[in-house]
Amino acid sequence: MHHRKPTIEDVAREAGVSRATASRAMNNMPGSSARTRALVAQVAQTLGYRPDPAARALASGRQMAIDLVVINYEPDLVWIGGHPYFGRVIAGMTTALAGTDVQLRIHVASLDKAGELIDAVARTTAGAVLVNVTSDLAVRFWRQCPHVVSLNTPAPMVPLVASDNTGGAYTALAHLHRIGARRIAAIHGPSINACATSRRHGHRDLIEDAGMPDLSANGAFTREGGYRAAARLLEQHPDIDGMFVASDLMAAGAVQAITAIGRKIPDDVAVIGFDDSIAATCANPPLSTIALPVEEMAATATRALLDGDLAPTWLSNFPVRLITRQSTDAAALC
Amino acid sequence: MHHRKPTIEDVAREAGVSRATASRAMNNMPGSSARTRALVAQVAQTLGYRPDPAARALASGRQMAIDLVVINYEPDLVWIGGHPYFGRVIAGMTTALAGTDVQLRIHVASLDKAGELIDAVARTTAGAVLVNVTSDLAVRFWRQCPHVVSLNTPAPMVPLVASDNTGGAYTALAHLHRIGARRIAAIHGPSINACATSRRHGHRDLIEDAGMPDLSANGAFTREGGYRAAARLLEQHPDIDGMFVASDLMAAGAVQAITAIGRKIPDDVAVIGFDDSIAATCANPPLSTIALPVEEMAATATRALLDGDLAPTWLSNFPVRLITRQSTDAAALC
DNA sequence: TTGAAAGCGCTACCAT
DNA sequence: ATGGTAGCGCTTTCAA
Repeated sequence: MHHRKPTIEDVAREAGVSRATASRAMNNMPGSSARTRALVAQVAQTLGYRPDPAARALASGRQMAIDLVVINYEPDLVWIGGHPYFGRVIAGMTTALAGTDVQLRIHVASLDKAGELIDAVARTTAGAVLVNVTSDLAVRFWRQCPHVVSLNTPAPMVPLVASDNTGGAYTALAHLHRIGARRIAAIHGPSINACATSRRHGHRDLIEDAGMPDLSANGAFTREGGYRAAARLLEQHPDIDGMFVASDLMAAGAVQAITAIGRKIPDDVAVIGFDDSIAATCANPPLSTIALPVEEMAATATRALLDGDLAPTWLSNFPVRLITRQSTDAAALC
Repeated sequence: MHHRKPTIEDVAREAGVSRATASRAMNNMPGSSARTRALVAQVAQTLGYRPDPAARALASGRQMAIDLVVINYEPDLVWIGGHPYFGRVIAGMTTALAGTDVQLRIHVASLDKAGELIDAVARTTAGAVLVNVTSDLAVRFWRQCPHVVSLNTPAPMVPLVASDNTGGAYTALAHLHRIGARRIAAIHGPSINACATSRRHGHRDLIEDAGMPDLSANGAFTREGGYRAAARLLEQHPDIDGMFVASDLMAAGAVQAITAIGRKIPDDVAVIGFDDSIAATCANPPLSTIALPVEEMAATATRALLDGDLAPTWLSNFPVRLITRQSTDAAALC
């Protein structure tokens, strides 16, 4: 016996009705008796019929998908699972897509395969959100498909949803300064990352305005990096009384390093992170931080894609918000 | 001027070639001169032509997608972004899908919309991975589409990828016992969750074997829940010297509660979590925990879907692994 | 190397 | 309520 995948034709024949009737019955369209409906459903069931999504999409004209493209700079794909940011983007996109019949597709590639992926998705997508995609690759995408929004990474011409990273860093440092810290160290993210660079600028602005020295180190946006950077900074500058850490993940590591050498947080060293990710609340003590409305940003990007009017250089900017917890304020509620 | 979306027909006409030639040229198929190729590409570019994925899929017969279905029990969609587990599943699936031309689609629904989503996806998917989907809904899915794997939640007939939660809990508690803890409290997840239930069983088994009292509380799998449960347990049983917490997220909260009242970890109270998620490493001190190979599990589920031979009751079981860090072992490296 | 034409499986319109 | 049928936009033989 030859096993072809059953089509609606097979169902119709077996049920003794026309294709049209079978289609109506299975899609619960008006104009189809309950008897027929039941019969067709029954036949479809026993035949194991599954409608072909492509054929259905082609015939009906609807069916869309929005693509999320993420580039993975680390050699290991694991970071994407471990990174708190990524899930929030999906959550935001999902929210924006709820109620529509638009699907969400996910693509992840390492840096060496990034070009291929960009081209492949750009050729076929109805709209895409770019996360962690470098400026040049974003432009490459945009050239092939203008229905695209970059999240947080600016690129010439490419529509952008951004947040005020520079202002956020400034606010964070101003908070440390306000509560009395005067020897404030900073742990930055990698320069390749646009957010990290903006946050560096905010840091530079405030230490200039406040006339404080630049006590900076690089933490590579990882917890381990944050731990090591903090340990090194404290060794080189034992009088540090505040620490601005450009991501919560690094800040969680910094907190561990600080308490490991017996300093108290916030009494000896006040610490503030960035992102308001899960790492901020899991740290001990919980971290003051700058909240990024990632979900809303992703939702906005998605809606912009759905609406379709995306002029080049379209820009949506989101404010950030200071959240104070025990790492800068002993009296804060947990 | 009427703006229809340009089709390959338009490109062909404009380039003065046939549809077939245009198709070949754009897909870089053999049998197409460089001149034609360039010409067609040029025309396509200026016309802003984008191939219709549905039509292409229908005509070529290829193109598949695997679906990830997640049910969100919390009222708020945010948890999915905050939950460390979810991103790891995607990372695993992505790995398994790399190199194939199979797409990954994501679907999230709240509990009240879960039935709808299950039916919608089951009707059209070529294969699906179910995360956090209750047993009855998983069965409902399976009835409509047998190409499905449930992750960690057993359901009658439904193929399953599981990990040894019961054994993991037993191992975790045995570790606490081995390092000398005798008054061991437990913070559990919600009974509705299959993993939580298995971990309860492992806990029950060990305290019976070791002849220890049952000092249990419920932490709802949230950090806040873990914090409150730990605080309450310590108040009711001040002599607690060990704590088994059924998820790292809850354990991070428990750690905060324990240090907040001045107890030392691990000297006064040793703590062990579960999952080896980001919450475990961000806690302070870092948490000993039971590592779940979530990425591998998700990858296995995905590959099983791709291979296609999924007998009912197909089962793949993964071992778990004890990871020791400072929360049970002061000398552990960070 | 190119063109003509036959579908891919389904929906939706127009009759009946 | 049902059946016939014309496409949806593309790929892929088969001939030229």
